[in-house]
Amino acid sequence: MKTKSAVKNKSLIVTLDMVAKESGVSPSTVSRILNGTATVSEDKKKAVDDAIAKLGFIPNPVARGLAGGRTLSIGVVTQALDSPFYGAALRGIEDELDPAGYSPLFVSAHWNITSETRCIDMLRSRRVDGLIVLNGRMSDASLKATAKHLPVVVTGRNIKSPEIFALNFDNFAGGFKATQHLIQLGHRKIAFIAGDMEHPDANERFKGYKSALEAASIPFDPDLVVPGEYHEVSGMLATDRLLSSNRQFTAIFASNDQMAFGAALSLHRHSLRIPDDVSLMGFDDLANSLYCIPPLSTIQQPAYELGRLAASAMLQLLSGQKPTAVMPAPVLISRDSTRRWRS
Amino acid sequence: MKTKSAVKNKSLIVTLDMVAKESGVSPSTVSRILNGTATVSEDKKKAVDDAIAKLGFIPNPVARGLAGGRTLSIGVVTQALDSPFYGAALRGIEDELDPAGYSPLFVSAHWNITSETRCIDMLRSRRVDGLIVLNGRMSDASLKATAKHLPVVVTGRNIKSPEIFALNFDNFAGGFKATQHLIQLGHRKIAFIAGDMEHPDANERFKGYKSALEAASIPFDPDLVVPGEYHEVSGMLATDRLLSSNRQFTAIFASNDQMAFGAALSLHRHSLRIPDDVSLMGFDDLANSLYCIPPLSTIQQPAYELGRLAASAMLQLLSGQKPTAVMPAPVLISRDSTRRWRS
DNA sequence: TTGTAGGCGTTATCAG
DNA sequence: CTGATAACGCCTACAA
Repeated sequence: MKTKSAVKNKSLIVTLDMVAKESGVSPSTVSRILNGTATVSEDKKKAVDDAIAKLGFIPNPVARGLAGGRTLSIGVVTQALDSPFYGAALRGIEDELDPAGYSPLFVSAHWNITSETRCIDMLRSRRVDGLIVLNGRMSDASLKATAKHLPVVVTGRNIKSPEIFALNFDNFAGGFKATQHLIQLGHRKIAFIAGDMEHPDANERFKGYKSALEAASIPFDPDLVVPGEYHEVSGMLATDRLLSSNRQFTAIFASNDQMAFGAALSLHRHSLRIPDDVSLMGFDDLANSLYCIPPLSTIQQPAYELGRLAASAMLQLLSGQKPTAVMPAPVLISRDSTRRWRS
Repeated sequence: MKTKSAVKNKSLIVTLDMVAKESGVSPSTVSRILNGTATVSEDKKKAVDDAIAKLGFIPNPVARGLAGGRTLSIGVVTQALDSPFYGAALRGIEDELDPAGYSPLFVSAHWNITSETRCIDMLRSRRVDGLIVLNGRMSDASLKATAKHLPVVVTGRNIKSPEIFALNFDNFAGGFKATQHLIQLGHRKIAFIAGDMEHPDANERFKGYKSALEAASIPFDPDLVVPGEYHEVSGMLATDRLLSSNRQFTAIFASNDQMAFGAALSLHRHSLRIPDDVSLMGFDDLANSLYCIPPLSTIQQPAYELGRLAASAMLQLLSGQKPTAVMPAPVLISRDSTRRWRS
């Protein structure tokens, strides 16, 4: 009875020591084979592999982590788990990491710098092998400091540092293209719903907007710019404000799709038709943008791809290579929410 | 120089031993205070607390995990990270776990039973303290087997087992209410876009639909039922099929919001107006459903709440209590996509 | 190429 | 109530 219970309890926890015994070698040899730390004779290797298969041994990542080795886990700091944009990015990360045997540890910082610091501390205490920070808010300096200890990949910031790999999307070009598209359709009065200008991406998109205006010799009108916060409600409110300001405009460029959705609702509530009365342009090309009515014209920023690239860069960093990943250029996606303006 | 470097390297890794030295007690005592494992004299406790604060000590979860204790992490098996529904649930889990000091370990199984098994193995190898399975596909039997080893909370399945806590949403009632709403508006020809009938939730919603029809003495017409897969495209395709089948209908009940979005696009493409020509009803009440045009009438299934409840149930399980969480009843959300049918 | 010994930071089991 | 002492499962010098 005692034996049976012992067997039962242990049956699911096969240790490296057991593999060593089974195959008649020392634990270190097993470890070496597992990690490829040193060359091992073919016959021993085979014996060990057989034992591993027979016993169904799975290395314990926890013990590995403690022993100073790797935990095979990558910390991922995101801002919100339930954001259509980040969600896709996280999936990309997961898909890329999985075949390599790494698992992501997701934490969300909610655009809060304090919480972001806490998250990173937590991840480090859990001994992650690397850190991916998606559009973090924390200072370059502290990021560089943590990069001294473990490989770091960041997105959405221009940071020049040998230890940090930065993956950047050309938000300026995206903002430019979006605005240019509207201009080419004959629009001259183009409202802009901004994001939080503190954040580089929002700022760049705004610059792109202004630059396209300038390139077309259209005077910039500050009254046509309203602040938003990258989510639906703020886009709706911003549009309400625009509408009640008596400013004339024939098109709205919302600097992300979520705000564009909000803007669409506001226009709908005011009995304004898209694109007949107002053209609407978004930014990001979320999965949903294809399914809103009318389907949204937007700038494609491939979130899933972003995740994959960030993760693969991390994998390269981990294996001592220099990552070469680079984000694809912004692509204009013209759907039904924008159309030619006949004055 | 050597000293300085040593200090620098170690400065970020304060161990329990260091705390013990600093406060003049044994490591065991520090551990006891940390975990509340035994009563400790007030003065020692204070000394230790001070030392912890002074040194900025953070327990190492990895070491804890190895030492046979808990890892303070909860495995969460989801089906897709980037799903509007699950995304919200994950956030709920995170929000609930965080204050308790636990961190979630998210993995997605992509509705695949093999991958789900792999995920669970992986989580167990990482020594999670508990497991939350959101709408898993794996058999009740294997779930019960893993529940022998660690606390398990599941959603979306009716499982009677003392070791597993199941959190269920009343999909039948939801399906019933949605259909009833349409009937009360005067609709008699109500099309139904189904989910994968293999899954209990989809099946229950379908039963609710049929039951409401029956309650109103409306004959069930199998030709008005088209299969879908709970995502936008499938909703669009299903509606296309419906439209080309020449079957008359005045309303569509899509058994989740994502399919409703797809249905809306299909209707739009066919120049059919919502709700003037066709009323459209969804299910779930995703964040986006408020922002589509027209805002979608739907059944509210609080995903965020679901996550919080699942996590709090897990916390209770972990502390030896019997969870009492129960999902709120389905609520009908009537917005602009449904309206009275005047024949 | 291989084995032995020690340690990673914490908790658990003993004595006292 | 408190302190040694031994694990936990693995990795990495070091030695052979």
